Amino acid sequence: MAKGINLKTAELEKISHLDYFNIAVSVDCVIFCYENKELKVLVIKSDLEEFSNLYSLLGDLVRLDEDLDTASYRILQERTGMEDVYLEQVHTFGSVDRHPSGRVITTAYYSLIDAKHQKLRLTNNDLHWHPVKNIKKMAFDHKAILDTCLNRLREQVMEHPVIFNLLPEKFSLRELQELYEAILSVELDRRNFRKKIAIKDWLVDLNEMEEDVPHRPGKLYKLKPEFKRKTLRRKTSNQRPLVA
Amino acid sequence: MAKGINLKTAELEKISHLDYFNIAVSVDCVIFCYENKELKVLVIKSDLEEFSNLYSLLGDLVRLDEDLDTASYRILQERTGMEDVYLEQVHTFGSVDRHPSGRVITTAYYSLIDAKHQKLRLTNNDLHWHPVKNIKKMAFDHKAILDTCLNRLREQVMEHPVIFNLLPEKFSLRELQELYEAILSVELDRRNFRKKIAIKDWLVDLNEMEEDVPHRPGKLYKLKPEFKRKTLRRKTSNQRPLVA
DNA sequence: AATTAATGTGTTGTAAGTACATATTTGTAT
DNA sequence: ATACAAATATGTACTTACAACACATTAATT
Repeated sequence: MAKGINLKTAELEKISHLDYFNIAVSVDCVIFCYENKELKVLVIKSDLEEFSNLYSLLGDLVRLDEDLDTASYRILQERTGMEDVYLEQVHTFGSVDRHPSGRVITTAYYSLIDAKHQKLRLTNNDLHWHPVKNIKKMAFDHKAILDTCLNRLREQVMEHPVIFNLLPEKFSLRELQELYEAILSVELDRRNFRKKIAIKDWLVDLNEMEEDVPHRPGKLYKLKPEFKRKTLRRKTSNQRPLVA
Repeated sequence: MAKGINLKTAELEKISHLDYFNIAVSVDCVIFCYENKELKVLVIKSDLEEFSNLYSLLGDLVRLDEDLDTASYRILQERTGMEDVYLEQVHTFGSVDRHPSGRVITTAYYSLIDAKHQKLRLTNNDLHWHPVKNIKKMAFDHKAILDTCLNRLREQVMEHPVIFNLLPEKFSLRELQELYEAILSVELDRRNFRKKIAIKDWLVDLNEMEEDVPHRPGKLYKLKPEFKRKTLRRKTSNQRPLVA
């Protein structure tokens, strides 16, 4: 930035449009949901010729009067009609040649939403939920963006109570475990899983039972209100002894 | 991005310079070193009037033909004269009003370098190493950027062998422990610390001793070559069972 | 030769992680 | 109504990591 090479404001303005204001800034959202025991991501058909028949993530250019975080919220609201979503910045992708139409850098966000509550704005362009594990190729560098966001989700999912954004208000422990298994692509031991969740102390027992299941119903739980978060607040000062 | 709203390339070009290519893109580097038992960061005096007497991080605008990662390497090389540095992207800061001269978004990187090897390009502008814990205020949003990068460093330091980039090739366990303590701002138990480091199996015993210390010399170690990394390679597929 | 200051290591209790088995409840089919 | 199938619910023993803590050893200094 200008402060780095210590340009005066006047100098900055002189060279601006010539050399620097030629990079477009976009955001791309990796919007996850959980449906039919699968982790899915919201994709849309790319209509650039270069990427015919490939899907891309949802994104848009950032407006001049709009914060980066605000832009990602806008995408999400425009596309899913949901307010109040979980959203977190992951990484910025800035290779020179990542976009065929010109120099565009993009900041990737991931988002977790409850499949039941969203109402997709189904335009044309084949906007739809796609199972994450079936996706091999995407337009642009979007497969790399997806992988990066999925990895971030996996890293956070055991340490932070973010996963509940993918579930309805009330859920059984079986549903929760199946969701973990879908995200992590592992099988978990039911007894140990329940112990681990119990230790976290994230849940409230609702004293209600599942209904309409073709077997013995399980208890229903919900996330304790104090753990509900729209974005993951990373601890600003980390004073707990990480070692010894 | 354009692919999000599915503009055709022609449309994209039509609106580009009018509305979107007015955001400048910069990188800022939080360059850490370890000197006199303190964690320090490389800063330079801001010469924007708004921030007279405040320090800022080292950054620059990203060039049109330069990858984002390349830009941060360039800053680092220009300023420290070092090749081969550890560098990792942390977060992108994109508030509308974060820069007084116009709309500038910046991607923050943190870097770890061995204080002994760098030769500062001491221009004017009071470029110097500043102890991290003494910094209360900086120009722009640079204090927030510094805090974010320090937090990232703290998160990574016990899990990944990155800290060795701050040390000379050969070091004693005492030096290593003091470095951890400086970064984490905690005191560590020597015996437990050594056990924990031993388990990681990151080090080679060089069968050499410290010299010129005013007390019983300790053994010297170095990082096993297979752990030397310029950037932290985040695991792409995480198959280890995170739960149970 | 005595003192000082740091190195180097071991033990014990506690908490968490892992592997594994049995009894219980409900819905369904006969 | 009874038997069966399928999922819930829970406990124990073993192993590994974490935390608190104390003593003998080595080299430099006086």
